[in-house]
Amino acid sequence: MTKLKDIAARLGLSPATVSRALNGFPEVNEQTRQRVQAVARAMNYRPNQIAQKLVSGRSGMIGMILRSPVDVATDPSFFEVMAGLSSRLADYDMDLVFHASNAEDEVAPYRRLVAKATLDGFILNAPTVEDQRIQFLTAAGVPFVVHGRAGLGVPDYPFFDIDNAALARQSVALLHDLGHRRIAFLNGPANYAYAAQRLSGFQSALAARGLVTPTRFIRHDRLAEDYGQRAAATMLTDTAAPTAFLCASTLIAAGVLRAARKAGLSVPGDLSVIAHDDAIPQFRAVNFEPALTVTRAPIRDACGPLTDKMVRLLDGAQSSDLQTMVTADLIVRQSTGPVPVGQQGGWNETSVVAD
Amino acid sequence: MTKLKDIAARLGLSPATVSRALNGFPEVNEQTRQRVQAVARAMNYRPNQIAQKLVSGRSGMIGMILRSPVDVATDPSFFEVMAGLSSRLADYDMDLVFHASNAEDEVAPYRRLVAKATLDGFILNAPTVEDQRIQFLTAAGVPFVVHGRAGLGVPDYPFFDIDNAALARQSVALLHDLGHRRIAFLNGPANYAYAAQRLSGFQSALAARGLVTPTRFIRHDRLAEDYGQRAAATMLTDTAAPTAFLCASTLIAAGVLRAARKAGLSVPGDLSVIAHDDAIPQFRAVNFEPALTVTRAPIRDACGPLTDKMVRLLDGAQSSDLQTMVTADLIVRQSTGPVPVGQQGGWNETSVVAD
DNA sequence: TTGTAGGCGTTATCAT
DNA sequence: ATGATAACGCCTACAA
Repeated sequence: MTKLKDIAARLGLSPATVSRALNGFPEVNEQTRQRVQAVARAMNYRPNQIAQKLVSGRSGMIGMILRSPVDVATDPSFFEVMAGLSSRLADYDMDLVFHASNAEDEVAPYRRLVAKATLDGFILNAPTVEDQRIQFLTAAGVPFVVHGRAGLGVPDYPFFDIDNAALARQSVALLHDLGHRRIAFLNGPANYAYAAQRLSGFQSALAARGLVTPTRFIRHDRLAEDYGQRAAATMLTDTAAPTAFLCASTLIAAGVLRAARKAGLSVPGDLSVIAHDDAIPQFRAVNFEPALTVTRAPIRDACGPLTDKMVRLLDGAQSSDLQTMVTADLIVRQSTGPVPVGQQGGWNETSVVAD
Repeated sequence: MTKLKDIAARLGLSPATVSRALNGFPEVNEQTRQRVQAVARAMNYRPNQIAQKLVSGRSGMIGMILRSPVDVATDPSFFEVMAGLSSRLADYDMDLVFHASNAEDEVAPYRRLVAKATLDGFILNAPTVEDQRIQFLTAAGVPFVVHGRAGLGVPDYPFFDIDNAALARQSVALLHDLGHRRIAFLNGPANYAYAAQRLSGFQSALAARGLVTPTRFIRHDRLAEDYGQRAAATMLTDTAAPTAFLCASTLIAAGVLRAARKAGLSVPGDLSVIAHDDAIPQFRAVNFEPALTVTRAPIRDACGPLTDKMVRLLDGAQSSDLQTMVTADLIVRQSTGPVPVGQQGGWNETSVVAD
């Protein structure tokens, strides 16, 4: 490994000057800089990151912790995000350190790693409504950026999130405009913040239109095809069955479509289906039969912003300047249509009580 | 952050003594050691890993690179292994650094990271028959351990692998003993070493029994349910259809079972199915209908050995002492049974030629 | 048994 | 514009 000293010796300079030349300090003679750069390239010089880290106090390592088996089953996007983050971080010569924990206590691994003090910060995924990790890291004063956000409002830490409430409202608006009055909601697990946010948006959009959805038509579960199929199959046997399904993911929608098929219902003729689409390559909503109407917000779009926020946070930026919320696109395809004739009636408060 | 110097000052000792006391050097006074440890704990001392790394020349970081999108689609076990490795490495206070690459050139990310010289070594997954990464790292003299192995023989680098050839032989033996003479093989992608190894074992086991399987009944493709279903559906329409399927994964077997169901065939009455099972929690072969006969080798069992090998390799152990091959367990369940009467005939050379 | 001093490779401060 | 020197925190000869 060639080091600064080697280059310096070769050129009859001091290591300090070589360092300055390589790091673009303005005071070095332009000609000197050229020579230094040439030799550095020739000798295939790479700065020793460990040494840089020792002096800078930074490790250049960002941690991401998988809550297994929770995340594996619940968050198929986790690795897509990890992959994107690692690429982006590489642009800053930073590394993504991966840890997995199957501990009961989801904070435990953070506690351990914070104690080691070897990471510059953390990126958190899939926050829950009252996320313990966020509380711990905040208290510990450790930099972190959240993909998503806990609670319903704007928190006081850096985050990148989609507007989950708005997304549910958009979906309800579309279905309502098509005449649907009985809209079921197959949401994600209730403990996740995004699910709470979507539920909030769903409820408020219904309320704004004088609609109501009985609790038996609002479910919370993992984003899986099974869940969609079973829940829909059950609901479709109801005497006042939903005419439309809002699904938390395309996987769930796939299950609903299957249930509809088995029940002999055509989509969108008898039933409308809309889902939120994270645009994960494996499940392409366009290729569904029929092509799925979705609110779309590619999860990989979060990687760049999350990385930038982390870098700026480490550079001392204010949390309040590192908060982004984007809105999902509404993409109308073939799985949504006008409410079937004779099904224009809504659920009423009574049916809620009767529930 | 409290450092050695702080502890030393507090005790009126030198940093050197404190370091020795903490690192278990035999020469320090036991009483001194006690005091040092007590104070260290009291002050919540953690050694600065960066500093340790600078002096030791080791970074304590092991790299693992995802070939996306290849691995995501092709190797569902990748993340299970990553999770296991990170836990094991943590026992050695080492970290797993994750990178993703969608580059054409699978060696490119290794080239980049090797140049940065910030990782101690790499763990490679899913080697291909002539793996470029292995060739590069070998030439570069960078430590690495392979989960699997390239080629058919015993290579000259550290690895942990299951005996893929034996596994295929075991399966053929079981089926043959049950009277099956027409065994189809739904293998993994041909470029992967494990697929080549299993094919080799499959062929040799057939040959040893005077059997032959026409090439149209040997397929190579990704470990997906679709593949299993389509391939089986096609093969089952053949005038001399297979009476048994050997599948490279339980996912493929799931597809075969579905195809059998659609074709009105009962398993194991009309058709036997055996698969190799990596024992990934998501797909539990026991829960199949019928419960699946498998060769079983939990992929997570590789994590401990891979980590140990890496650590020992970095400590200077010989490659030849770091090679492990384990055999899979044969677990006979409900998906295999005697060949149906009237189907005891095998394929012959003629049908191969006719193929 | 403990202390001193030098070094790991880089950056930053202060001279020159 | 460049050089010497110290510092980052730890480890390890070597000295005492």
